[in-house]
Amino acid sequence: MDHLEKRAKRWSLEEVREYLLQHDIRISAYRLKIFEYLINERTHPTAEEIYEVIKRDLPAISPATVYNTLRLFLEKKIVQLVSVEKNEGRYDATLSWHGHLKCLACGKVFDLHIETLKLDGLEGFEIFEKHLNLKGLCPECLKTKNFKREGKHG
Amino acid sequence: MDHLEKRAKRWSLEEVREYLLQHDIRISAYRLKIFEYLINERTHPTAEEIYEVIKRDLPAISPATVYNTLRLFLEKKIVQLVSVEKNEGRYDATLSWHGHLKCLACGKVFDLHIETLKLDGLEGFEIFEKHLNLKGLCPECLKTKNFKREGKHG
DNA sequence: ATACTATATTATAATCGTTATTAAATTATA
DNA sequence: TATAATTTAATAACGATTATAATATAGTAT
Ligand SMILES: [Mn+2]
Ligand SMILES: [Mn+2]
Ligand SMILES: [Zn+2]
Ligand SMILES: [Zn+2]
Repeated sequence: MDHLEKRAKRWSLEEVREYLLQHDIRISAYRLKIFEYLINERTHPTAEEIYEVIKRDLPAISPATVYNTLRLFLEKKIVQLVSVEKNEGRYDATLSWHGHLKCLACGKVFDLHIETLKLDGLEGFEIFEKHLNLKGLCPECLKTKNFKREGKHG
Repeated sequence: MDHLEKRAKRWSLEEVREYLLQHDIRISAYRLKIFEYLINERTHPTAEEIYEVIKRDLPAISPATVYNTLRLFLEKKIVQLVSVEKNEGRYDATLSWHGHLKCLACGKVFDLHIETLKLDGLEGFEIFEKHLNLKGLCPECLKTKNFKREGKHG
């Protein structure tokens, strides 16, 4: 929940470098940039969005590098894949247990603090990953685009 | 949770026909078969799996029909899309609120009864969909394929 | 039943996000 | 250096799904 604060402390490039090395990831300019973006912005970007952002500073980057890097980060378990929509992968450097809500109007993905979750019938199972994904409308969009409130879930 | 019982009552073709008509869906042999399969088997099949199963009885069916039909069922809200893995869509005619666990060894998708879920910070949001997806190993696979138990989550 | 209309189905091409391939560039090591 | 290992970029390939367009089927009116 520390990481879910709106104002988490920014990581310096040096801290990112240390973190990557600690996780057995060799350093490159792209890797530093990509992880620094994920950890400091925390907007759950898609690979495409990351590509566009990094390209501003390092125009020679290719989409393949973004995909390669994200796959590496997933393997090394320093990012998690968030897929609220089946067709779009989003990446999150926040690893603590939390849920996600995607606003169907603006596309933003919000972090959710999960107070309690109790499940039945998991005796004998081994759990590796848990994902809680909601779809809805954010307060901003509900106001400005005045959608009607009519969903069922609380 | 009625629907999560291992032995839910089977729907007759006549009941399926009624249900489709009630939901503004015109009847066809394929639609009856596909929904009957989803509601009576409840194995969360992929489109591909549905195609293979229906083909046994109706060999002329095309994959496009399965996709068309599933898309229609989603629009009419008589099935829900389950996507534990980002790249594979699975379909579920059980609409009551429950979670899913995919066994990474055998691929089976299990229903989970959710006892309680409390979320923070949803004031002002409008929620349309909630999905809880776990990945892990089922008791069967833990036994027969003797994986080591080492996951962190409870 | 016939004609007419609307819908369902099929085959196929197209799309989209991602992965695989491979050669060139970069970095690490001897 | 030389040499080996890794990273990157361009491109092709892939798998799931959607779009297109032609044909088949079903519904309705005469
Ligand atoms: Mn997050
Ligand atoms: Mn289910
Ligand atoms: Zn919004
Ligand atoms: Zn299993």
